[in-house]
Amino acid sequence: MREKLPPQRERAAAALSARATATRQRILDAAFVEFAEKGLAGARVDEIAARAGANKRMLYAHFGAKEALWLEVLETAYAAKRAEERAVEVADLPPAEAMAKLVAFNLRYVARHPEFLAILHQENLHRAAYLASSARVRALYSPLLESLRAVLARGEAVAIFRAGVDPVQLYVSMLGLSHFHLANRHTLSTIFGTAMDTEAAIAAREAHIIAVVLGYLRP
Amino acid sequence: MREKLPPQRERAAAALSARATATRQRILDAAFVEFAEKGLAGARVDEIAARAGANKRMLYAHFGAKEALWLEVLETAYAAKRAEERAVEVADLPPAEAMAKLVAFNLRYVARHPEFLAILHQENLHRAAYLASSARVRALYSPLLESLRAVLARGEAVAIFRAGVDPVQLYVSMLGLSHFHLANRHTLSTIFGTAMDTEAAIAAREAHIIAVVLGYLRP
Amino acid sequence: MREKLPPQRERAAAALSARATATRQRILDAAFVEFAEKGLAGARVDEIAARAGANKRMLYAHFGAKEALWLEVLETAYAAKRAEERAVEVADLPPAEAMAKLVAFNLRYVARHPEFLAILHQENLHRAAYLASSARVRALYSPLLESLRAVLARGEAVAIFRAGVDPVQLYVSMLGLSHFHLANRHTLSTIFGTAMDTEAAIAAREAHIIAVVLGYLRP
Amino acid sequence: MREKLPPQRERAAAALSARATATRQRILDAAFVEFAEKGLAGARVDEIAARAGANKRMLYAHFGAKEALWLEVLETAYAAKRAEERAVEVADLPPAEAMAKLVAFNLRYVARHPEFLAILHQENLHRAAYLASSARVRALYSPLLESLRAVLARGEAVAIFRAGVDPVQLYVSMLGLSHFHLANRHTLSTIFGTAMDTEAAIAAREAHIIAVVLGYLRP
DNA sequence: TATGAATGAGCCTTCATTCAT
DNA sequence: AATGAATGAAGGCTCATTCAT
Repeated sequence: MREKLPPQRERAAAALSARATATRQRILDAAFVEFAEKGLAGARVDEIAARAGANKRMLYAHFGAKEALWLEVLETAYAAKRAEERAVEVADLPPAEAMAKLVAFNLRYVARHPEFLAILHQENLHRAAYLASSARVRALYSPLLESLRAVLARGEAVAIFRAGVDPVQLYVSMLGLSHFHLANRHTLSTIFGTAMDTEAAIAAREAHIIAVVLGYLRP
Repeated sequence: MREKLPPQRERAAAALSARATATRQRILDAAFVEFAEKGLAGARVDEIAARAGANKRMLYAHFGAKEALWLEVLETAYAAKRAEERAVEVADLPPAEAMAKLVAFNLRYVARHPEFLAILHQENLHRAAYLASSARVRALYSPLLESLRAVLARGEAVAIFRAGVDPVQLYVSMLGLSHFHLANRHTLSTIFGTAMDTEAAIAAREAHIIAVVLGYLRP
Repeated sequence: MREKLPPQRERAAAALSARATATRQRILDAAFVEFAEKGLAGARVDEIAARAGANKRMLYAHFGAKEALWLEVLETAYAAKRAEERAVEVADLPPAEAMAKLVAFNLRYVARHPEFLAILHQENLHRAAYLASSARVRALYSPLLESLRAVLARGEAVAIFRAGVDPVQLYVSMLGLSHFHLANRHTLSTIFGTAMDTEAAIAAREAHIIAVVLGYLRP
Repeated sequence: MREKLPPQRERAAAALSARATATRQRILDAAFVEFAEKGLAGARVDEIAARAGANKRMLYAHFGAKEALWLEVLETAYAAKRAEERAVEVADLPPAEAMAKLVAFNLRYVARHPEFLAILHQENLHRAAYLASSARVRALYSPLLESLRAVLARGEAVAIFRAGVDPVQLYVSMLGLSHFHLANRHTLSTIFGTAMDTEAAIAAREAHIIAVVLGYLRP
């Protein structure tokens, strides 16, 4: 259908499509928020459409089904994090500083995007069924893991870090040290009576987990 | 659970219903499994009753509402963990061994009870609203935190551990190092292509996180 | 669940079930009418429930889906006709009278149950997909066809009927002579300006089609 | 269709839109197929537009509403059949041959156009409401009925046919003998296990119904 | 205490139709 | 004339909850 359009109409079509793209994006954003707040089962399609300032019908025109929308949100969330990870420059820093930067980056990222954590946990509730069906996400390597691998090797080489550290274990630890604090911020603050997501709490946490990682890596 | 009931109610409740208590317990167990698998919104009351081999009406007779049942499950899950924590004996061990035992205990506990993690994350999705309404859980201090505090003090005193460690931060780190690995086992294994909950994977994780904690604590 | 009930409770359950059975039947009847009036696609589940004086939820509890209900209606419609066919006694009549009785029976049946025709045509719109899935209906031989076969043989034997008549062709003709008149009664009366379902019209049609069949069968 | 339009409108319409007329026709054809397959309620406007390779908006521009399109399809279907009927020449044939030709024509027509049957039955489901609103169709006399009337008179006059046959009854019988076999081809073949629309089956049916009609008409 | 049947609100999805370009 | 995007009103189906026995 599209092939026979003359160039000027092509541009027109693209212009029209710009509005559609905007609508699609608004729905995606709204879904992200709603899903993060209520989970897949708890989220309401009406609510997503309303938040998006769009019609429910449009949601289906663009995504076909609630579950497909979930998958799209999941993929987008992963892709967004990977994109920011890719922008973290550590190649020019000395190993310890580099490592600290990676650790801090991850903590700050999840502090800025706690919805990412909610999406992640929900997907684990589904036993990663949607993730498994997404070739796109599975194909995304983690820039953070790659950076960590490189920094670790550099530090080991100059004997600033201990030898024999498994980069994947360290990667998982780095995530765990950041994520748990924020993912469980509500239960933790209910029990300890102090907020976990104030700048002060985040800064304290940052100092601590950097100390843990660097302390551990000492030879 | 029943401790605060005045004696006569205790007796009355007991007298009324040996069978009723059993039914109640079966419903609670079934709810625990269903909630852990599907979350509060995704869980189905019919399914819980069916799993419990009970009638749906009984569920309402005993708990009044789905949400009340969730609260009960949440309280039970917390109480169960706290009870096992209380049974961990470390007072007689040298600080390093004691610390390793605490770390290992927590990892093994969540490995044995991954549903606990699911419940916890769901409750954070609810911004801990149910937990906040439970005086019972809020009142439960964490034996694990208390043990950790004591061990830390002992280690610091004999200069085996570094000084100035915040016990709460370390407690949160200890949980994070264990929980993340297991809570995200499905997405992690999808991405890395290896199972996270085999005995081999758990053992490797155990060795790593003990090394991290003890490595960090070195003076 | 049912096995361990003591006899008296069994009876109680059966009694309870009597109410359920009644509800189920009311839904089935209502569906029959609604489907016959509007077809499968045009029928409304809400309307069926309302006509049945029942709740929509009950419809799903008993039948599971609109399409399953359609199948049930279809099966019931066929079974009802076959049952009445079975009650037509012609063995004791002389061949010509017997044949006339069969022809008349069929016309009168569809005149009394025009919904049967509507259901039949709808099912042909579906290319008999539901019928094909019903072992129950496919297994039902047609008593009418069997009777016709026997009568035809008797008439041929005594040379009252012509030889070499294919019973299935005659059966189809007998149905066609009755069904068309009634199935298309609305378009026919619109075009001819006279009602097709008055007693007078039916009687005239009856006389005509008996004349056609017997006229044809003359040796 | 356009014959009654005054000349200037004729020219205007033609001038305005050679392409528009083609689009209109494609939509009409697509609607015919879709309606025949799914009925009025089951047909989808999107599907019709897609089949026509046209835009949904065009459908509304040309026909205004789904129901109006149905009416148009219905009128077209009737008109098409009447047109073919008009082309059947029997005036020069001897009565018996003429009658056979009329019977065969009708069978062959519906065999070639089974969609006509589907449309007809659907319209009866609507109690001929649309047909009733179409002065155009109601005004169309049936050439087939007229031919039959003439042939019958000729045959009676020369005593080749029995006397006193009601032409309308015979007309309805002729239709019924053809239509039922084909309209119910799916349920019939499901039950009898043999296809009804192969050339062999049609030929056998043709022979049978000619025999029935001519057999009946014998004096 | 326990059960099967019933309810009404609400959920995901789809449809015929219209607007803006 | 033609298109893609948008709309609102259902439509089929499911859920937590309650009634009657």
